[in-house]
Amino acid sequence: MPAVNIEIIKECPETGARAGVLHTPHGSFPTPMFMPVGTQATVKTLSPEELKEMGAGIILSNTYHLFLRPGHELVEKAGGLHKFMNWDQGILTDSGGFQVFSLGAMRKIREEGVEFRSHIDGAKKLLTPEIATKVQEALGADIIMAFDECMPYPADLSYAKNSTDRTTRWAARCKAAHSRTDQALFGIVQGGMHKELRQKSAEELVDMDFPGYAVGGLSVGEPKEMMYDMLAATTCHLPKEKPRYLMGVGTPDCLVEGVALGVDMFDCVFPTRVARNGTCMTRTGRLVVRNAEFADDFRTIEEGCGCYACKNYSRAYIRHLFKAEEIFGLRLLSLHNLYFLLQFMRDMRQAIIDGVFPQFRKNFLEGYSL
RNA sequence: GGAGGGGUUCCCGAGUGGCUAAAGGGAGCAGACUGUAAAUCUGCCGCGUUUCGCUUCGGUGGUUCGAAUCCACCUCCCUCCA
Repeated sequence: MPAVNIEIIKECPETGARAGVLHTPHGSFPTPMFMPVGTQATVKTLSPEELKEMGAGIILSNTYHLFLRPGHELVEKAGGLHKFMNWDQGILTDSGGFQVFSLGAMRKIREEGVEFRSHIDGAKKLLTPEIATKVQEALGADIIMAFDECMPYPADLSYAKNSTDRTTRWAARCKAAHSRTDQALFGIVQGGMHKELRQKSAEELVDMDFPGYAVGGLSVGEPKEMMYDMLAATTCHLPKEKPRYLMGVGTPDCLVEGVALGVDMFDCVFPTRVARNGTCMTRTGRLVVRNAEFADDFRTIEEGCGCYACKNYSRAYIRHLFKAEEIFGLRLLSLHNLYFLLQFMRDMRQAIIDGVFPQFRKNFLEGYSL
């Protein structure tokens, strides 16, 4: 039995949605699950206790960032990431593949790996499949990710093919370099917006027999319909008995569709970033609570929400905090947005278990505006 | 009473003859944000029928083809001397 495995409890007969439990060395959590992002070994503004209380069973952290600062050796010396950041539940570390994409001109991709220019001090750094794997072993997350290239959109067929094939070769190198048995290494399907490449990537990774599979390279600027299309063209080639993780997706509409296409795990900076910028998420859409229309709106962010912010504060107060640049405002909205998404996932899971997911999905999408 | 300095678009504050509806900052308003270089970034910010027109720089009058910018008087504020 691999260190991380999923137990499927119920599948939706009409869609690909599934409800389950994912087991890790640091506890189990229900799926589908949304994983809050804590890039630098902290989910910005929130404490582990607060995350636990809202039901986050696993959070994300980042290889590239921790590699640069404070350095994986230091985290290892601290006793590993769990201990270092005082989080005793699941952790997944991203490999740095996304930084290959987001650092743009500050990096150079070669077969060996990727040469980065540190965004902190400009120092030249090398990340290869082997290094990314070793760094992640030192960090000690429960789930670690293969080092991939998250290619830009659009990418023509020839670029996409080269990139995808290289990502597949890198995945094999990550697997060969990975030795810890108490953590699971997930492969990442790429392929750009080309279905045949998605299929090829998925099949080749499945042949390598990873304990879980991620779908990468989506939500990078393409239209949503295209993203759903690519996701569908990917999940259908993944084994049912293993966890599936859609990387970087996090708006409610995308989450329902992702779940409908058989995804078990998601992560996204969206809820926390947008929170710090004054926007809150609700079942019916977004609310830019920093805007003037809420100046004397003494209602709670979202009626019926059980989060700390909604139980105690008004839109007008939170708007005031934002206008006054008080950090408590960032915290309240981060708390709300994450609670909201986590609750949303619980509701979806319950709907799958109750056999009413298709109706749930339809109702939600009808009442939600982008 | 005397000497000097100053009054600029919501605020602070540049600008001393045309390139000025007027720098810059703040405030305000709006938008963006999807494996976090993000408590960030972008746009708007006199009025309108908005690639053009109109009205603004304490007030009035004047010089000039042309004035926020030069001159006169008035007015208000600040500093210093009696």
